[in-house]
Amino acid sequence: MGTSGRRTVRDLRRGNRAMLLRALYFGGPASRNELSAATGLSPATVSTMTGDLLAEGVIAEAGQVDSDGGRPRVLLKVNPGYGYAVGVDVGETQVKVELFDLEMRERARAHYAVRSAKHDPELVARHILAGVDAVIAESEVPPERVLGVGVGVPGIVEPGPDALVRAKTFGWREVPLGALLRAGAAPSRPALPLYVDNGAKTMGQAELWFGSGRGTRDAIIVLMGSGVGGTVVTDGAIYRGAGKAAGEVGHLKIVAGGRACRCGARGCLEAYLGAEAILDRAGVVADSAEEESALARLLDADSPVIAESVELLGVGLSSLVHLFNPERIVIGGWAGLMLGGRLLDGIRAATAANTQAQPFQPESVVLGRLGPDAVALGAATLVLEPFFRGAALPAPAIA
Amino acid sequence: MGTSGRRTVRDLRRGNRAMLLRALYFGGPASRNELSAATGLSPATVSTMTGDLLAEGVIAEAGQVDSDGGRPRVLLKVNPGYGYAVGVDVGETQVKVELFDLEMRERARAHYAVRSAKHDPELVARHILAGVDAVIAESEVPPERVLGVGVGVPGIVEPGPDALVRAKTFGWREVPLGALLRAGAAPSRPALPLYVDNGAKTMGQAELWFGSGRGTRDAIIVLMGSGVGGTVVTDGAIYRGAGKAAGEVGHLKIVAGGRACRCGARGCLEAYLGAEAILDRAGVVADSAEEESALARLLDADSPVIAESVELLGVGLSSLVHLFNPERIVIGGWAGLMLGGRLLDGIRAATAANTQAQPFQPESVVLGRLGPDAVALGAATLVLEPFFRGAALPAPAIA
DNA sequence: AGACCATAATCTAAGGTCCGAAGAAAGTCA
DNA sequence: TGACTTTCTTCGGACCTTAGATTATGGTCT
Repeated sequence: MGTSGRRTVRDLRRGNRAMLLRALYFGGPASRNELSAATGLSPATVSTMTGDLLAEGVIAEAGQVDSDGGRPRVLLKVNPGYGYAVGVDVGETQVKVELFDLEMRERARAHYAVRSAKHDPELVARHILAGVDAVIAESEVPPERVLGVGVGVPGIVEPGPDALVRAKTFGWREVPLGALLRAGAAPSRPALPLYVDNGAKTMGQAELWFGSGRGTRDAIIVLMGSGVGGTVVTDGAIYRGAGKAAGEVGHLKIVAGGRACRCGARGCLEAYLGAEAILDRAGVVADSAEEESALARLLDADSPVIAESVELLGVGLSSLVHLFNPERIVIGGWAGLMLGGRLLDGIRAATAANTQAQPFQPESVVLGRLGPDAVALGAATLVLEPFFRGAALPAPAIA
Repeated sequence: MGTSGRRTVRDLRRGNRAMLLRALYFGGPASRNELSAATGLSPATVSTMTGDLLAEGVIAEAGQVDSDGGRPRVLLKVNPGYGYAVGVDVGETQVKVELFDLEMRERARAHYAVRSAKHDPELVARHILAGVDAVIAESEVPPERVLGVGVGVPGIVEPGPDALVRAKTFGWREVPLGALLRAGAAPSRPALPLYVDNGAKTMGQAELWFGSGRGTRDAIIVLMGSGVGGTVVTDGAIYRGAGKAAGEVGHLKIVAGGRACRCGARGCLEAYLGAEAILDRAGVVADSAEEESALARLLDADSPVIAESVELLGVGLSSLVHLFNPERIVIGGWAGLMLGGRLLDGIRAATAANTQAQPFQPESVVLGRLGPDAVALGAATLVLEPFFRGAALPAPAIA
């Protein structure tokens, strides 16, 4: 029995204000009247609140709509220039730093190649810091308008100001990325709030906000690339669990005592279904640069390994359905899109075969709409989330 | 992005009042001052609020505690006689109806034997209705003080006023238990709010409130009896998902393409780990009345099937850890307690072997504290939940 | 015993929030 | 031009929580 209690009457205001902001952000431009209907707040409250928000520059007018025989509605929208967010994708071959406005239009980018298998944490931190400076400079955005920096990395991220990262693929055992960034930051720029999370989670959040997950409150986003990751959404937000390590879809077990996974355990989804694992099971040798074409060939060849993969994915999804009963399951990541693009019906059928009819609708399994580049976009949304939740932005300021 | 927004200033009051009530209920007797500290509300607010609650009879004084050199504190507690809840356990062999006060002390009970394999829905409904009348009469509780009736049944329960129940063990395909109860209710008694849920969920809620799950906000309760059920707790409340069918731990898959489960799929946890499945795997034939002693013999004999079961349970728990990252895992149900009572360390080790060290603490796996009889108790807590959440009790009144 | 102190609970005034109702604004239509 | 329609704003009222002062209720010291 929990549900932390709001306290004072000002929290009420904050919450309602955030609700209004969300309605405006996700519900497109809207008039005050429409906002009143959408939020359940009285027109009077909406009026005063939008007055404040306009004065602060958070929202702006967005034209008029004349209705037959009445005062025309003034449309409002979130002011895209009110704030900016930087998203960082720390990938296998590149560190991508991108700056977005509130409407998530990209305003600048800076990419840095990283020599494979040489992911020196300090080098990565330097790339990030340089990239942040570069995109702010290139976009000519006033630095004080930058609301924060979100970083998507592989592996598990331990919450806290140090943002300890464990990423086996990089050989990172306990890299304090937060501390590294703080240490390397130029003291000239104002400190920026920093958010670090698993790249699959940031990508999942991107699909949730702007992709195929849009509008759902309970969803699961499964991301298959070289490995398998995922995001579990409950009640409209990423579910993180007690120690912020929940949602590790890739390590759901599907075969007790099965294939060894790089995590050390056996029978994980990732030991069967990442591109790497699929190719390995098919006996194909391919280094990471060739994975994509090799997987495509396997698909063209109608390999029995592919059919088996579809079956196994169905088993995994069935577990997820029984545990989470989501409204929607989104399959993304480059390998997921490749597989799902051709075999979505098979995946749906395999899931249904392992699931009781009651909670499962085959059509609830859909493909992602955003490409693999959405990691940085999603990382940037981490910055925006507290903004739209009504927090007064007290992140562990760093960078 | 969700988080439904409270609206007016009165919701604030309701929420704070519920928070105070929870602090008092779960935090034992406490003085106004202590409540102020526990809830974060000012002493003034606590004072006026407790004044109201005392006047309404919801809470009562519970003695004094004199502190050194000051005015003694007056202790307050929830008034156990303010309201009563009826809990019903629709089991394989019996329909148990029990009446509890707010402190969950049993005040009366009425049990009805059901001839095995003959679970006529209408008969069950008649037993429930008769039982409700009987316990109210026997306990001599004023009928208007009864806050509602909670029913725990096997299978999946579809929410809504009809409370459609699908229970394969009973051969129930779409039994509208809610409608049956409404139809059969004597018009003399005032209509009681009705809550129907899966028996494993009600038992899980009992463990959460009064057993080994107490105090946690993210927990998983796995219940092994003849079959396997469970409850997932997130944020202090049972997680139910989009269609209220989440948390079906028994149908988590652990072996792709494995043993057939009675649900129709293959490789479910329940196909390996319920008492029925364990005995079947060991080649033991036992009808449901003999299951308990047969399983005990298997344990005594140190059967390899038991060792294998521990291993498989570890695989299942590992999936749950990676997906939910719970603070605690409670193992309950009669078979679970029997297995875990002797082999808890083995279960912990098996889970750890399949789980990355990071999110998992072996000690977080514990045994349930409540016996198998807790289904009715848990069902009764369903009635109390809205009370402690601050709802104005608008349940689908029935029964 | 009586004065003084310490802690608990209550009272009062003030600052906020939302809502309903009435009024102002900005058009259309005849 | 005037009536009508629809959108938005303003104002007074009902509530809520808080801070600070006040009252209640005991112990302790001389």
